[in-house]
Amino acid sequence: MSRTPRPRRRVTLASLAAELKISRTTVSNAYNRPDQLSPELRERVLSAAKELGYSGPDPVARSLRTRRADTIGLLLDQPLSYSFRDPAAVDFVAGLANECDAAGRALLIVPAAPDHEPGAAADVVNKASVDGFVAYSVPENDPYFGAAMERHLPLVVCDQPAGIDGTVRVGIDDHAAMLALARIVLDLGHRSIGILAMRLGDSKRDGTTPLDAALASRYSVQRDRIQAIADAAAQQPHEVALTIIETASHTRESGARAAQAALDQDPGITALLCTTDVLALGAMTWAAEHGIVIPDELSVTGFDGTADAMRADLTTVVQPSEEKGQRAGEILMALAPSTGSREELLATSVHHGSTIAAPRRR
Amino acid sequence: MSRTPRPRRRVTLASLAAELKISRTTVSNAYNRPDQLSPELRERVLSAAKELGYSGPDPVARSLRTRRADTIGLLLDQPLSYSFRDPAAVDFVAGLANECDAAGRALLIVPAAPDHEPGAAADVVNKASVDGFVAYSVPENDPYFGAAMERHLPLVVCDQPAGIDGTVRVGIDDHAAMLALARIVLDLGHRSIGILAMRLGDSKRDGTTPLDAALASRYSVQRDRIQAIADAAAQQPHEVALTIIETASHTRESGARAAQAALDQDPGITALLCTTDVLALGAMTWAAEHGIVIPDELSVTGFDGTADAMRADLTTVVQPSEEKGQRAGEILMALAPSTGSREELLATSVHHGSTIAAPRRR
DNA sequence: TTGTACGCGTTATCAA
DNA sequence: TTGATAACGCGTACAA
Repeated sequence: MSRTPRPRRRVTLASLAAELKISRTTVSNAYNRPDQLSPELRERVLSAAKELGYSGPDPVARSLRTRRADTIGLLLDQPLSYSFRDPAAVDFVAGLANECDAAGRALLIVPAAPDHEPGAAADVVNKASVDGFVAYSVPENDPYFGAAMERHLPLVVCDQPAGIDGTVRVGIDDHAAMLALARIVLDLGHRSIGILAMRLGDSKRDGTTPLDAALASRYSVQRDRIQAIADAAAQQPHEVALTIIETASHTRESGARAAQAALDQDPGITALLCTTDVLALGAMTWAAEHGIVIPDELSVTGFDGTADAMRADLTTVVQPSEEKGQRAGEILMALAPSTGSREELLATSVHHGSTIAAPRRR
Repeated sequence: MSRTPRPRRRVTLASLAAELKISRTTVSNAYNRPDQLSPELRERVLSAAKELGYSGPDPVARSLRTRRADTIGLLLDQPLSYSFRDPAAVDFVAGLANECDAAGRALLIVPAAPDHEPGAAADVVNKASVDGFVAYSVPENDPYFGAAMERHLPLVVCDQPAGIDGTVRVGIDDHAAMLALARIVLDLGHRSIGILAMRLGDSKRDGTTPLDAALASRYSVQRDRIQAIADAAAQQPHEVALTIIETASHTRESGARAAQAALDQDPGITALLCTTDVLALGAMTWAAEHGIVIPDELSVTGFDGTADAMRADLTTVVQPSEEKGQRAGEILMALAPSTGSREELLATSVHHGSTIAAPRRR
């Protein structure tokens, strides 16, 4: 396999046309409107192009002229190496990418510097050559998101933030979904509950968080899920003690540590309701390592319905992550620049796994 | 949260300059060279920009002028939803994306249509506004890869294809790694081996593949690994029977089916050497469902060292997938357009898990 | 079927 | 410290 020889000088539409002694229009047409010139001429153009190492109209120049990049930008809350720890995020990106594939659009992942300086976020967002943005689960007041808003391009939000003027949101009813699950658990008779949640605050920290602080989080998804648990608890005929543990990072390991922290805080806890499957699986690992039998001695639930969770037969909320990505893409590509606000909620279900049971009698 | 009012007409550097009765250069400098104008004037420019909804120089026009997109393109063999079934691929992309983040570059995922028409591959590659490409594990003669070569941009290959003129390749020594693992297994005394491999042929098919066909595959990574097993087998003092099962898709489910197929083909098989962890985990699931005890009744090995595999304590080759992505990014960004060919092989190791043992006596 | 002329929005260069 | 001018490479009316 050998490469076409690298051109000495840059070959352009114009230089190619000059070489062939035809006009630039004709060369352009050879690529963009095959029906506008004779097949023979077109063939001559294409073969000369190959000869000279010209691989077609420059995409940047074309984009400038046509005002479209055929590319959509993806905004993430964190660097990809963190986001991808979460299978639900991976599924979302896969769904979105597939939709892009189908429409012949490329997907641009906007870099998210771990520690964003003030202007850096806007900078990197403004540098993205895209026709629109999808923001995946970013917190309220996120600087990247703010910068994307300022670009006045079509914008679709997945999950968070909700209620933003002039954007379309794709998501689920987090509150209703978690409410249903929490009721199932509480109705079994649990009175001391541990809640394991993802990051809630502005700074990264691990440990106990008061309920009111959790309900003031910028992460509305986490907030809604915790609110749902609180609501379900309030509806019980008896008091229910809630211990919330926040985890800065979102891994099984931090789930395990959070489980430990929860039971340190309140040894009477008989059920751990986790806001994600990853944390729940970590809690299960922790329990196994400490000889705690699930569900006999401890109930555990998750949220997401990832493949790993289903394999572990975790009792959890199943949400269509890949479909969310797909819908976000579909909507974005059908969107006029200034559409009114809209919300599209997809269906969820509860997977009745084998990780919950009535609390053991004392 | 409310959006800045959408501008009636498109605001540009020029229109903003006109509005302020200053030159375009000055506006440009306000963004790109803050030291080239007085702080007061700069402030005046920036606030007028905000007022009018101008979010800074158009990225496409800037790219045209500066001849750089600050974006690198990622070429995959398959649509993302397939690629992402493989945790090793996810890790690779995460590593690459992180490197891009650090360098302030965006990552463009080039769409790979499931069924590529003749010209579609070239089309989509030519439309990508990027400064260079990373190709991840694409087969020899892949049309997308060919099109990327024709663009004469910096190009880094991960894993496959090897030996391409004028490109840098990042990978591992697949043959050596698998040879080491295969010897360990064979030295335990196994004489009937099943090999579970990913796609080998041009068309998607499941089932038995003769050794010589496997060794003619366009997928050099699979080829090398299988060759290593064959070599290890040839070095044994006794005959070793090899049964190769090819799987079109790369999932645990197909791994399970392949395991079944292997033992249907040769019920005497006592060890399954899989070319990936995903297939090995599928084989383990299959064994569990059929009451076959691992490793007592069946030995199983994988390749990759994914998190799932490590959790299952699978005996496997561990390779640094995320680091491969990182190195690919580093090399690409330090690359001159026409560098000579080069190869960089990263280290691997064998994880001695609990899934192999000597074959059971008959 | 082909060619001409203009504009897309920016940055580099040089002059003031 | 600011401004004028010329590219960057292409798409597309419109005229021929």
